[in-house]
Amino acid sequence: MATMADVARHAGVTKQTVSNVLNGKAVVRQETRQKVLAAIEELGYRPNLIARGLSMGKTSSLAVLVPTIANPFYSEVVEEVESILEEHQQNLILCTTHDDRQRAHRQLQILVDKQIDGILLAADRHIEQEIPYLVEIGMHIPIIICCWESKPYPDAFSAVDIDYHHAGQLAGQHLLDLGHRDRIAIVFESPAHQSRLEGFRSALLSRGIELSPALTIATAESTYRSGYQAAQQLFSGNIVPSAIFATTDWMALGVMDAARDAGLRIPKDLSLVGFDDVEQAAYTHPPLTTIAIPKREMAREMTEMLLRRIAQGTPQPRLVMLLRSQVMVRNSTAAPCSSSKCNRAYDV
Amino acid sequence: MATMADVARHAGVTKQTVSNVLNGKAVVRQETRQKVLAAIEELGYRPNLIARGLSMGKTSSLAVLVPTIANPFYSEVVEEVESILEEHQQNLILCTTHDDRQRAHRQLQILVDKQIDGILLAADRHIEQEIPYLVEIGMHIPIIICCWESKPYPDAFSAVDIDYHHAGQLAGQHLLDLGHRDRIAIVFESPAHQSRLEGFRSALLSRGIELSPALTIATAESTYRSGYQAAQQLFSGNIVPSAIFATTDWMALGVMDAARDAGLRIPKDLSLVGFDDVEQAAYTHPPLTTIAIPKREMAREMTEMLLRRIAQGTPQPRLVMLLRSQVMVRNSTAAPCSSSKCNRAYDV
DNA sequence: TTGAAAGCGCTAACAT
DNA sequence: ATGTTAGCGCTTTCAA
Repeated sequence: MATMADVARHAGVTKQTVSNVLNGKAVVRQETRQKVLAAIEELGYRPNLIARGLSMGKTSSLAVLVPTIANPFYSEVVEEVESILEEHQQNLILCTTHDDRQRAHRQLQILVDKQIDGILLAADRHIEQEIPYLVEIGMHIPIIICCWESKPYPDAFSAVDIDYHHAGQLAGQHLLDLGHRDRIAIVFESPAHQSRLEGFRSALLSRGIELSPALTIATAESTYRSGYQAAQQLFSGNIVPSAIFATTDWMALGVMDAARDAGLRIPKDLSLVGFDDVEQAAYTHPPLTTIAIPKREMAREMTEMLLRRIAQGTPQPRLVMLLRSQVMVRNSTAAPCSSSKCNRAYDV
Repeated sequence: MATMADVARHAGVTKQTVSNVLNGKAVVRQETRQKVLAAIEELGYRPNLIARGLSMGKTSSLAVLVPTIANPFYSEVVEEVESILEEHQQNLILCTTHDDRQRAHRQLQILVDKQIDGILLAADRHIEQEIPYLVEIGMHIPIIICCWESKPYPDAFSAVDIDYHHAGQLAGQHLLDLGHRDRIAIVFESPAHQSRLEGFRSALLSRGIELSPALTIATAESTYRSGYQAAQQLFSGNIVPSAIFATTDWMALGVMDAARDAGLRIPKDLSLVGFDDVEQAAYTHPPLTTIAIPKREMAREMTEMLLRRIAQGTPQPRLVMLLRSQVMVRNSTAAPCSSSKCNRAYDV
């Protein structure tokens, strides 16, 4: 591999001159420039970015930490981030934390040691415990957080995030608009989806409706199975819900199948709202009404914010950007029917 | 940020001694080691990995190039790779090519300039055009390829790959075992899934059965929609298939819905085999029989092979490892029924 | 406009 | 067992 010194020798100039034509900072005479360019071409010279990085204190590498990319939500976010960085000739170092606090810590440490230019961090279940360390890191290198739904929003970092509370409200509002009232249920992962729950609850409250505790089912995970089981629990209770808000699409799919297995027709007997708008939500039977969250927009905004901060160099004031979701109305929601019309014993 | 020199001064030794206690190569007296360790602790010293990399010619960063991670297949592969690298304290630089030749070229170039230690490359639609460049890179830094299904398997690289031909055979064999014969159809993306097609075809041929051209549908993409449309085409033809092999699960899902919309019951009227074993394949109605490909195993093997090569340093002989898939038998396949028993006009 | 020297923070090779 | 010297390949002063 030819080095800059090789090129310089070959062109009969010094390293500095080569550096100048490469970076275009200083002015170089046409003639010299040509000589240098020719030498570069001839030797197939390519700059060593590590050396440049050491010298400049910049690596052109950013990192993103996410719980996992097996979940399509995060993989889309990461994909978007990578694409934007590609345009800016920056590289993306991917770290998956798997909700493992120590793993995240190790990763952060290495990233810092590697002189990474900036960090994008999606919250995971245990990341709060790393806040002190993150703050420390943040003093030297820019960090932007996202997907932070847990209770006290950290005030130390800039963020681009989903307005989860608002998203939950949307789900509630949609159901109310359809005419659902006192038999509205929610299936949510606790404590992860606290804000969605609260938003949902507040929407109902604004119309004077209180979520019945019997219709409020907390689950430990957000899986098809937990959705299925939660729905079974709901269907075997005293009050059969007229509508269910599941705080992830996967849980909604579980609810949907549980409903079918219980002989309930969607949306006739039961309205169902999901959350995420995963790809397959459009292909369920019936297609799932769900809350579409602007993940790609979030990814873009956070990446650009980070890039801006890195470019400016000086520590920037904290900035928080909250993004609003929207309801994807499909066919899993409808007006509740009066009990006479909807008794499934008579209506097949 | 404290440097090694700071630590040395603080401990009253030289940089070299600090380096020695850090890397454990040379022997250091207990007493000195303690002093150094104390200084490190006190100053909160962390080694600058960029400097180390420049000096050693190693960066502890590997790259993976995949077409996209929006597709769960690749995101799982990447996730697995990242986890293994994490254990080895190496970082993963993620590059998505989006089947864009120039983008892939740019990315490779930067990776080389960044002195990356090794490259994992999943084939995309246009990557063949980059083979010459890849070969050039391969002379300096180890490359392992995977997911290479297109016709001439490149003989320049080591590889860990799916045996696509065998996988296709499995699908054919399964259908034959159930008793399907002359009304077997295939829906495949062309030219991407050439090997799956050939394997499928060869399995049938081994029993003297030829795939009817009318039942061989090529699609341009592997989407739900293209699966749906291909199935419609099939159902409107002269010969109604007794079984369909769709070369991706997503296409199979499209086929499944098309079948339902055409009034065909699965598996009674139509057997359906998918390919990939994506998560939701287990949750369709009926659950989808599909070919499960060992993606995580592939990811592990290729990553470890790459790590081994990097560790050994010397150029290694070419190695190709082909992995076998297996049939996930679920409920979308069954024996074909005789026309009398299965005429759906009589059997509801 | 170009050259010379110093330095980024580390490791490697040799000397002590 | 520890210190000294010399790089790794680039950028950043500062001279010429």
